[in-house]
Amino acid sequence: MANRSRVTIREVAERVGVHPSTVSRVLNPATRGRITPEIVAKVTKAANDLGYTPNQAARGLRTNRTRTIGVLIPDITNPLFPPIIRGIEDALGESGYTAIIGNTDNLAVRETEAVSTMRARQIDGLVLATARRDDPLVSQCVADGLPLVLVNRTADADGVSSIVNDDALGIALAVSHLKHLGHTKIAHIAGPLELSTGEARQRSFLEALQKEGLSTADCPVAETNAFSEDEGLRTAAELFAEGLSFTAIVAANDLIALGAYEAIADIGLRCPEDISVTGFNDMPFVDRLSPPLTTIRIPHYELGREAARRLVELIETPDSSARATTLRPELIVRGSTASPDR
Amino acid sequence: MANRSRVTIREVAERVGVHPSTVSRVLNPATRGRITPEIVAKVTKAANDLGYTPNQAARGLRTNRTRTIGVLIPDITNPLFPPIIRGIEDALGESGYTAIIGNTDNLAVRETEAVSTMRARQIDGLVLATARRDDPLVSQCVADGLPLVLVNRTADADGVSSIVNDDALGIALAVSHLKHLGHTKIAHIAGPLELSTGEARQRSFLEALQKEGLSTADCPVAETNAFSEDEGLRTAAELFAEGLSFTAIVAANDLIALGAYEAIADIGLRCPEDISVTGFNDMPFVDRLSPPLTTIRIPHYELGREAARRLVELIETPDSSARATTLRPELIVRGSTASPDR
DNA sequence: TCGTTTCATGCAAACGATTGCACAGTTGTT
DNA sequence: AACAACTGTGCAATCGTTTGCATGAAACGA
Repeated sequence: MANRSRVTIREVAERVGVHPSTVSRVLNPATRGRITPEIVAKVTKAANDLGYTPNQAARGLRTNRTRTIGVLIPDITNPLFPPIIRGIEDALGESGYTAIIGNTDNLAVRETEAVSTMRARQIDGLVLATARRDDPLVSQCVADGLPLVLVNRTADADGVSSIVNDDALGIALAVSHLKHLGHTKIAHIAGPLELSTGEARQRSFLEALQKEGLSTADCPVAETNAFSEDEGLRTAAELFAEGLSFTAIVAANDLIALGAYEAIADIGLRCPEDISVTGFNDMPFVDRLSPPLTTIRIPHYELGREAARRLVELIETPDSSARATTLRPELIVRGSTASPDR
Repeated sequence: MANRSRVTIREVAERVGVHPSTVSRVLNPATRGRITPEIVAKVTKAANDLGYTPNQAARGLRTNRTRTIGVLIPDITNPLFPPIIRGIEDALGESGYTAIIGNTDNLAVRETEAVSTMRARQIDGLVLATARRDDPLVSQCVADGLPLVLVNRTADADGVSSIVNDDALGIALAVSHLKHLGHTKIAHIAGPLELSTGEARQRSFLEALQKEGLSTADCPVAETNAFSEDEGLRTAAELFAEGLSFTAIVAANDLIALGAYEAIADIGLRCPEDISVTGFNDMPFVDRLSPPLTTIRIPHYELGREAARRLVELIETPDSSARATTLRPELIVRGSTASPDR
């Protein structure tokens, strides 16, 4: 048992010869003005000398505010999320907050479980990267008045703040790029439609076709059950098996695009010579694939930062209203797209 | 302000008609045996009915144990770490602990900063994935009696528990594999020597050469300043510039190997036809590179799990002794290694 | 049957910080 | 000069749990 006992506010008070409450007021910027400057100086000095740091447990007990927020992530090993987490943690740190991360594996059970252990720890708010479009957890939190921000996903329920990428713009960029290369028969492999990103990207794909004057009849759409490589492979293979004659694939994300790569190789075709592929997210290392993936880069880190900033705002100014913010994505052209053979 | 007020132990007590302390004892498995089974049943039922969850802040205040542990990671966007984090969180969850993650960007300042905010939150222990071989932070924690486990790294100081991969075995596997392919002139691009992994892998490389009967004179060793792609590129380019005639590179990790890929392409050579390359870590997606990377797979997730288990053990049985555990890595042969041209 | 041990539960004091209220001392007003 | 208004600090209660100690009842041995 070494010297783990921390310095308390009482010790600082004794050192200076004032009452603990005075120390508390000095240390709280909001009440500091009420104390004589001379005492403020002495107390701050003593606090520094002794290395005082407030006991967050005691503070949290008294104030019901822990300056801790929960972050729910479907899968931290998916390279999409770490930059978001960094953004969240960096922004939170600046406001004196700390994050607790929870993995859910996209399982509703683990989600509710994680939220309940987080709430036992008296979190002040929640960032969800896991929300489904119609998610009971979201309504629950809203009902309980727990400040909440969705990141990378939106929910159908209103009154919920969210920070998302502009999926419509991203998909439009991809479709327009392919059109300019000369493609007219473009397939879309959509993500799960119960996720807002899956639905929005599919809808945007159809809108983009129209805007570009392409016939939807020539442009098949298939849906996956998950944003995964396996599902991308399975679904792309199905499209090929149906004998459809498209020359490009707009995948709903990079992992699905990777699956498409495999499916293309499996039937003896080449990318981009025979089939062009675009992804979405610009995950790390997709520039090192063969061929390097043409994709849509989204500002992950900024997404996270914004989400955290918004959450802190929601917590500290309780009547700030909910709103959805979208950030601009960017087309990154690499080697997986080319003009179709004729 | 919605119904965020949690149900307290007092309410449960009133519902049943017993004293709060009795409820506390029922809810604590260690003291439950002292209470009449009938009351235990009534209290547990009431607690469930009311949806009671203990207020961790209050508990932490009273017991000085928060069941929260800090985890320091150099960079969460490095794909090496997420699986470790998952392992840590999964194992902690099983014991009722929660993790707080901190990014340090390999900066000593951010490290001490992160540790001090964590200690303000009264963490019960610390998992460090950031330790340098001679790290003041480690000695500090040891001196303060803060339970500590290093993961993926060791420190020179003793009395510190660590869970690491068997670097010597991993490097030996790589060297032996290359030797069997017919390579006799093998270069090593080492990581920073102030990190235990950098030092151990370099030392193991030299040992492995000896074991395989290869001449160290034919096998140059270069050192990087960081485990990064850029440093790999720079250092490999330097080796080439010196006009040395090796046919294979053992990189100290996958990122360095990626840099080596670039350096090889830059001077107009091909991998594996002209130069074979091995990595270390088996990061996600290195199987999708061109060529797919031959590398050493280390059990990231298990590393994390073990670290967390060890830390909980350290916390809960205070006189358990420190020890270093190594887990076995595995050689994954892919396309970046081949027999040398003659 | 009485005294002693054992047992189940209640009592109350912590843990460390915050904060409404009280109180003295100062300043300002007339 | 007397009183009001203010100002700076102290007092003490409080947040929800845990836990050493006290207490009364039951069980036991003689």
